[in-house]
Amino acid sequence: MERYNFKIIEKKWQTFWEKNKTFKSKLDRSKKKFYCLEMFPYPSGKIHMGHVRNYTIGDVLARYKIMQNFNVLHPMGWDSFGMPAENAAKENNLDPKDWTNENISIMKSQLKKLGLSIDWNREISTCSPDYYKHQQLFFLELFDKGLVYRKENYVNWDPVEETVLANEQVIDGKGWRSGAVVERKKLYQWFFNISKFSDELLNGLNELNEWPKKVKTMQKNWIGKSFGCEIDFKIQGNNSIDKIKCFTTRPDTLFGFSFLAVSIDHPISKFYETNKDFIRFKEECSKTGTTEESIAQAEKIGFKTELIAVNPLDENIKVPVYFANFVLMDYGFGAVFGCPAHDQRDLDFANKYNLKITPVVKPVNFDGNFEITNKAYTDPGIIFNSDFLNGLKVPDESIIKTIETLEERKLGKKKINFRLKDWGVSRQRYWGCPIPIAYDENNKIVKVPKDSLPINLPEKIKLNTKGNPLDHQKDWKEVIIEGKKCTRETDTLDTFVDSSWYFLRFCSPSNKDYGFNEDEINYWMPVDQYIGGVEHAILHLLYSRFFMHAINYQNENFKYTEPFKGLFTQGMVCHETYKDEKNNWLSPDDVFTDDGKNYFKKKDKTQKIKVGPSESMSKSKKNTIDPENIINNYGADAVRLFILSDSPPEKDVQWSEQGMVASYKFLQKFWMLHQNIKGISEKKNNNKDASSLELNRFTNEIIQKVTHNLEKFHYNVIVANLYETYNFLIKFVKKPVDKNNLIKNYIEILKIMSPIVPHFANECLEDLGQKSEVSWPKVNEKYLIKDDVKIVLQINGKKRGIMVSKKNSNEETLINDIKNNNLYNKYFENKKILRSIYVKDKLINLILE
RNA sequence: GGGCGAAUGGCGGAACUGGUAGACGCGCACGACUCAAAAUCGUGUUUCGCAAGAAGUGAGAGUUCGAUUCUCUCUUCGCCCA
Repeated sequence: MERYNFKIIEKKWQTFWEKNKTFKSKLDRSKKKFYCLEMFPYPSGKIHMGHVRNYTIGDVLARYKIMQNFNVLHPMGWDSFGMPAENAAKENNLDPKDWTNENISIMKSQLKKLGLSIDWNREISTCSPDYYKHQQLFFLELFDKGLVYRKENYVNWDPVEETVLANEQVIDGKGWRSGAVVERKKLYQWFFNISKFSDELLNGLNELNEWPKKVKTMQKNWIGKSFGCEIDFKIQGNNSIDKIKCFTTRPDTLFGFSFLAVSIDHPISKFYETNKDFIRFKEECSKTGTTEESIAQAEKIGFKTELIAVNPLDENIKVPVYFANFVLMDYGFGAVFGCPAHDQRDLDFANKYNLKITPVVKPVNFDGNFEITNKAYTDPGIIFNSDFLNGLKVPDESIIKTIETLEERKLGKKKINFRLKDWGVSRQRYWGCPIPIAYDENNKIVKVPKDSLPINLPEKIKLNTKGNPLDHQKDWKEVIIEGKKCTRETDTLDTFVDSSWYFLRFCSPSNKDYGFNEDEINYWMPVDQYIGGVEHAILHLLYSRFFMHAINYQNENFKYTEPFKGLFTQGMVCHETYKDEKNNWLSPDDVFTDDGKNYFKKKDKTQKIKVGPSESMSKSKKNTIDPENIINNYGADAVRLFILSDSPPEKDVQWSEQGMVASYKFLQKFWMLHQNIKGISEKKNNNKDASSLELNRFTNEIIQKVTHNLEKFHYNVIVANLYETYNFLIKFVKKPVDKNNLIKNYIEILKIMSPIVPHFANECLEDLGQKSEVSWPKVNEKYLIKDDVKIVLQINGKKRGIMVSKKNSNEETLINDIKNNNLYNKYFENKKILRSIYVKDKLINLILE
């Protein structure tokens, strides 16, 4: 018997699918559509196991939906702008475009080897002018709708590289490449007005029933809607400043007010521009990064002004005004009032500068002197020390009452605040989508005319310049628009912009004059199932949701605002980590073990290896496994089978060579079984009918199980179901069987295998004379009905046995049977049955005295 | 510090709305084949116990005839936010 030759067979089917355009999708209103989308990859070089997992999960679903006769859209593209290309190009003196396109062609061929049901006719690449041209048009449209604006904002500035760093490129306050201390620098940048839709983005989460709760919570927290009020504080000490506006969620602690803190960028800072101490203080502040986290972790420092702020509820309370590093200009009004007793950050600050600490909230049943020293009290309680607020319950009563009073006295008003900030989209980089804006000689904004789009990126330019390479491209930068000399914007767009509408482009990838075609969008959208890593839970998904609102805004032609109806976030692929004696990371390929306990260097078996914990595969830790090698050694089907088998898709999975081998062997064994079934000879025997019934039941049960598990994304259980099926069949074929019935059932079984191991299943099906286009089997309920059922016998809640009984047995007969059964009558000696609980056809529980 | 989630054999994991805990795979043990090994096939594998039996889903309580599943408290771990 010949072994299963995956190399020939997988190639055969991949060619077949390609030739027959099996996965080509087109708009067909007679069919129900299903849009299955996996997050498109960044073309970094080669595919990694994470991709294999992501795209296998999506492929199983897409193939299942195809078999259910849905019109399936399952496209693939490339998120191909971004820094790695620019960095790689710099290092190797290449063109980012060449580097990117080469990676794309490698990765595309690798993905094809996985046997994915991708409609490659719809392939898109965000770095192609065919794609970004439309993005530039969107930018201009958003500009016209007032959803894009330009403002000065702080960035992480690397003074050595003369470049802007992304937050993740700042490590311990230093540039990742240069090691220079990162500074805060103000630059003019472009922003998308995402905060305009804060409420819509928050409320929209409620209708996303097919999203993981976790992701929705993360987005909700990110949007961060908070109720509070704005308060005007009277200021004394400088005639030009009469008041400062603050936002607070805790107005009820106003009587514990002991300082007022403003951001160093607050408008009043202009009065201190020449103050040397203030300048020094500002420099000190600029050393901390711009992320919320770095600000939160930095030491709280302040600069005391001569200003005095007056408590609006009690004019006798007057406190100093500080500039402080922990107050952000873009949250609230860039000013907060400090109540140290009930806010840890304020308390740390107050302790540092010896400010008064007045507690105004105490625990409900607290008697005696309530004091605060090092730990702020932030729990619910009762107000005290607070005049007319005394005795109110914190937080509900007290906050409402304070706001009411402030509103009555016209000192403040109720306000809702969002944490969500506008989306800064400017990147001072070459390898991104050019922004379709220029500036005239007076530095006024000039829109690039729509008919001159796309603005192509200049090619073959020098990248090893300081700062943004585009800044040095005189012939590209200088442009004449409507007869006026202008200079182009040299910033390019954040790559998150590219990915926030690509799912629309897939619906009409070759539409020439616009990013998409409305008819096609309205047919295909929303994405029915989106699959990708949880690391995109906030930004990418929120930006995409924003983008739908933005194109919808002032446009009646769209039916959907939420782009992704269903979301599935898969876990990562992990592997043990290895380090040699010198603490260098080692690749699993360089490590050897013969007992699974002691590990040695392959090249030098005297060198012991330290085995570290299993972590998500990463190049830096060298604990990666190259999918291409694995596919070459074991075949795509075996890889697909393994990557799904060991853990639920939403959890992390351990890469295991042994597990991989097991999947490979499974297919080999199944192939033998297939030959066996095909060549089986009919044996005459009276038991034939009984065995057919048994097989019919098994087949229908397994169809039911697999269908259920597919719907629930329990793909690891499906693999177990396939093993169960093998274990059943291998025993079954040894019995006398009705061959026709066996083949009939076996074909159904192959069909349910085909989403997971498509090459293998299609080959077997074809071998039995089946056409390749098969539909998903339906459960035949009549085979699931059993005459005899197993009933669990419990006595006093403990399992004592299992009885076979007729279906729908009556409780009394059952109890009699049990009492008369030799196995169980020992339990009833001298005992009465007090109560019995009978779950029909499942279980009987007898309670004895 | 806050929010969310998880905890089941040696390991990964299964168990539909509370109803036979440990499916399936890995590993391990024994056996067959073999001069031998690998591969393959077969049998077994939660723990204690020769057995009958008992205990058992992170710990402790509660609801229930019955809890891996529901409620409360705690411990540990993970993720997100700060």
